Amino acid sequence: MTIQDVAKAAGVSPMTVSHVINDHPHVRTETRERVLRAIEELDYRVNVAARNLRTGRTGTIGLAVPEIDRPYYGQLAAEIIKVAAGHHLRVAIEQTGASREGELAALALSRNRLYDGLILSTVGLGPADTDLLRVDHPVVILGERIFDGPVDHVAMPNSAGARAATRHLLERGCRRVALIDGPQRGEVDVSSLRYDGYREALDEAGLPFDPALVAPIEQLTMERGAAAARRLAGSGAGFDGVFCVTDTVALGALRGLADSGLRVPDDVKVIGFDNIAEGAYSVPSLSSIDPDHALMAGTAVGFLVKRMAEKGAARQAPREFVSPFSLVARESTG
Amino acid sequence: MTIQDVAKAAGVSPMTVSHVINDHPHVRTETRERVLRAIEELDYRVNVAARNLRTGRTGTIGLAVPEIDRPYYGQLAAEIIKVAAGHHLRVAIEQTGASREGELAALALSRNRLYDGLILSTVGLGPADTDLLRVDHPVVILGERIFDGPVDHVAMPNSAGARAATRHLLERGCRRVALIDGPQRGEVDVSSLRYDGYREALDEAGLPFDPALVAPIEQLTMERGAAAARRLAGSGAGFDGVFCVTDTVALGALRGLADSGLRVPDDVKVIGFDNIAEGAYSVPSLSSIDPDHALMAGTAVGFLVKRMAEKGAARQAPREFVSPFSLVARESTG
DNA sequence: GCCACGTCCTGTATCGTCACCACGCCAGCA
DNA sequence: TGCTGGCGTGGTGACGATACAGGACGTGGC
Repeated sequence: MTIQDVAKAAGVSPMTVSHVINDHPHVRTETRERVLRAIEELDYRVNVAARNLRTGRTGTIGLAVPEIDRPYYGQLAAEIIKVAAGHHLRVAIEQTGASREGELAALALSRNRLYDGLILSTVGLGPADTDLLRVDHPVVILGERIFDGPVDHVAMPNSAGARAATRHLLERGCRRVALIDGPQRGEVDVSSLRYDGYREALDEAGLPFDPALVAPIEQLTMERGAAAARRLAGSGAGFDGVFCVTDTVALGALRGLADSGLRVPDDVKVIGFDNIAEGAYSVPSLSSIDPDHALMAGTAVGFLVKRMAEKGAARQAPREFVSPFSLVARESTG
Repeated sequence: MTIQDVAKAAGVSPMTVSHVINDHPHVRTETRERVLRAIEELDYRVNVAARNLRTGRTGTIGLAVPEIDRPYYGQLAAEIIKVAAGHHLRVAIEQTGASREGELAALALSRNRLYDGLILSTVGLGPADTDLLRVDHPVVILGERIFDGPVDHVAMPNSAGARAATRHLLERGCRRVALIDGPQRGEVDVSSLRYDGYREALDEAGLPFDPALVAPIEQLTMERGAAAARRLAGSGAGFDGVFCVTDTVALGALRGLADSGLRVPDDVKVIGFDNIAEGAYSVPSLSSIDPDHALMAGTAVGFLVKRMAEKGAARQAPREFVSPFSLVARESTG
């Protein structure tokens, strides 16, 4: 069942069938209809592989994220799939497991021309890997670990957001604000940047920084968030507010504080970062920093699409986009 | 940079390069190394499109789910991607938006030989669409809307699980158990089957069924779950337990009950279905029915892989698998 | 010396599509 | 009448890989 068969059945040349399929002009209405009828009758389907080979494009972009079952990435993926569909692009998802190797593997697949482009959410790759990104196919970095890299970059307002979050806790009357921070693996990862924002807000308010109020965790999961909160509560450090590096961690922290018999917001106020959907429905509901997810997804796909349209030579300079954000105050800082 | 260039550089035929790439035997170690060196030097990458065309396989399976940002589907996708990777398969995700059209679109893409197979989570397609599934390429249905269809099917233990959940509430002392139920669109969708289980458990316990205790919702979201719980609380129907059709709905319901000033589990006990990760960390933590997600994902991919290996003629009869389950009791039914 | 067999490698023929260019036709115009 | 130019259509030839058949060579048995 090839284009040839259709051509024969319709009494035209394969090229005419191709034109009909691809909505090219220069086909008489009558001919077009005859072709469409033949396609219908034979139940013909284009062979995407053959088309890919011929055109050099696959119509699919890759999206590499640490784990698709983390709410933030799920919500990100949903947005990106939606936006990509508007550009007639499909999205294949790779899970990198938050590891450098996983991220490199995704890059390799993209290099194999399996994808027309790649949106890579970096966690493991660092500035040292900048050269690995010097590739000749479209890549957009979504995340924070690489600045001034050779590729387009869509970033969160990490420091500014963290600063606003911490400031919000201070404005609500907190004086001893703890931080549940993620793994710091360089100078420009999420955790480090949000840590910076936290420090800045303290400085701004003229409050001292107390290392005993920082609880680092190795993974940005609810489980670790809960454990960190219990650790803080048990340490006797004394705190009346917590800024959590992500909402997922914050939801875990709410649980950990409940386990420790602390009431939110009466005893301790809590704020997160990302404004994932779940935060609006937790008990108490979670205050958070809300970057513009739709805008970020749209920008990332937009960058990629522009790159894909570029003719080899006329390469633009790498673009960078930092999302605006707002603060959503809910019960946890009430 | 084609296989020909590599062949020329290594002084062998393209076929020998192909053999090396694909780990075929009958290549002398020395030759193999020469080829590998040439590949390295030229930075050669196979062109996946060409390979796909020639072999007729793409190495990618499709996973069509309503929305990837719903925790259940995120966690499902994560499992499936992991299992598929073990079979050297990539996974492309389609969002069907829980609509019939979306599901048909995913089927169409699969028909275009874009995917080697498709795992389709049906919500919109019903028994009436059985014929549309009578396709000649591998499809596995994940979900409940089509029984006795012409394709493999991996299902949840819907009725049995719902019955166990309801019975659990009764055993904990509830006498007026409400149900927050999803949209019923036929006889074999998730909502209907779980509704059946709820009714069975009531009958078993000799308790009357009270329609005033059933709160139907149109979408299985936290938002709708919260609204339904508030509706129930405000209706004056009087209830001391709620079985929610999914955990996502149950998490919303916890929120709604809190809004209505009802305490869980003291005033009302709550149980969900799916055992999503978030349920372990909510306050209070959520009791749930726990199907074996990993087993379901493994089985679905396994079915698909077997189908993909089948030679056209020797088609096996459709298989069906219903996951076992266990009940996880947490604070919400404490 | 001859044949059979296994190993290692090669030549050729597609896979199904679309880009490119050519061509026939007709209207409009000088 | 002959020329131009746009429209509708077709012929040819890659795109880059692999399937298949088979050849060259070396080894061992008789």
